[in-house]
Amino acid sequence: MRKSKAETAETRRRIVEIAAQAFKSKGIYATGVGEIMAAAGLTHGGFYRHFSSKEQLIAEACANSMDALIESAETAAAAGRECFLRHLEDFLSTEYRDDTLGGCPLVAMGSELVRADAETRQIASQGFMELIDVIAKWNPDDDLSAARAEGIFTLSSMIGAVTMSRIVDDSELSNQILNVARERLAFSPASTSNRGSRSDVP
Amino acid sequence: MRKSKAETAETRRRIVEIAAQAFKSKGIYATGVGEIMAAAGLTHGGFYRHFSSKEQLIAEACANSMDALIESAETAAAAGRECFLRHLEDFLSTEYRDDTLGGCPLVAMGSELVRADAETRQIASQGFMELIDVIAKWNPDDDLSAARAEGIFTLSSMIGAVTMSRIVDDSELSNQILNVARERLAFSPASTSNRGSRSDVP
DNA sequence: TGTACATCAGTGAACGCGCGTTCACTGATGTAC
DNA sequence: TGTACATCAGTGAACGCGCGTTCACTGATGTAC
Repeated sequence: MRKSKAETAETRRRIVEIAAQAFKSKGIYATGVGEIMAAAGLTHGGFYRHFSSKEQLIAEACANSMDALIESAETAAAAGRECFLRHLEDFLSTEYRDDTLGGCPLVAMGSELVRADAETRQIASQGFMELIDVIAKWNPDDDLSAARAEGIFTLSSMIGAVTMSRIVDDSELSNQILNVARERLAFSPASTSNRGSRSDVP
Repeated sequence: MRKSKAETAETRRRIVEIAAQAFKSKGIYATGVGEIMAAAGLTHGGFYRHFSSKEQLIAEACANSMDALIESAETAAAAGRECFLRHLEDFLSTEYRDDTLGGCPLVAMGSELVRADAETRQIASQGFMELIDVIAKWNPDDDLSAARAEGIFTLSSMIGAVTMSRIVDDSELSNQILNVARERLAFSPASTSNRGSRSDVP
């Protein structure tokens, strides 16, 4: 039943992608290796032909999600400033909040990543930095380190807002958490800084 | 071996407190009922004299942590404005980041709370709102709903910042995440709003 | 290009293990008279 | 206040279960000649 090299690579890729979705929607701990393999149309025994351990899959799944996130940010960035700002705003939409399969692993598995192994945390950290660089590129500030600091605040605030909007069981409060973050982080085309007051009137 | 009512109540209280610490430091899923009972100096069998399920303990442990958090915030608030602002700043300190046993359950178990049962989420939500009210009380803004919106942003940003500072494996970046949040959220005694620019000079 | 053999992707049974939960039992506490 | 009995906190063995991981096996793919 040996498969061709191309098929093997494709299978491996599919396992990682399915795992990335499952870890984000159900949690890392709560998702079993057998469950992932079944979702990929395979039996659990074959898992170790592709990965040395569940830990390795966690690391690769995290990398997969981070890469997708970074790529979509870069695509939006390439389409121009306004498009990029709208992309950032989408991160704080109800659709994004409710899409538990997709999206940012830092949100979906945040507190589990804190306790993940060194490799996974390294991948998460690097992805975080890369996202910050993409955001910082669009900051009008000439000072790169200041722009990066701004990006750090923007991204970590967004992560906190989406996480809290998912925890909270009152849908009105949940929406408000997102709305308030969107206002405060000031994605209006005129400015990327968070200098704005409550209304958009200067 | 029956214990007196007072001893029973004290044992129950101790189990909840130990569970609160363990869930925050190791994660909910990764902490077993037997482990908690052993840490309380008991055997696992007696657990169900106090709780109907692990789920119930999770809910109570979450409530315990939230109550402690709210109480300490209220105590600081009662000691005056400057004391309260310093208390908020402490939330973004390296000591707080490294204290995984104590602190805020919304940070320590954020992504696990998203998938917790209805009762636990309700407790987390209510605690979040109560914290916001404590923060909003010190906002100079006369408009209560605006002050509350400010509090929502402040708290969810802090939660995101501390979570990310714990995930990141580069200690310099970790510190910067906290420092940037502290600057942006402007805890200087002169102002609680996030109107401040990068430096403290107006 | 054709043949012979090594490789290895995938299967499914099996492994030890720790989980949450149950239960018969013990004996001190609480209560009814 | 003293006695007799019911209650129940805590023990430790046992339950079924699903987990991550291993392994002998199958048979198509890859490779060496």
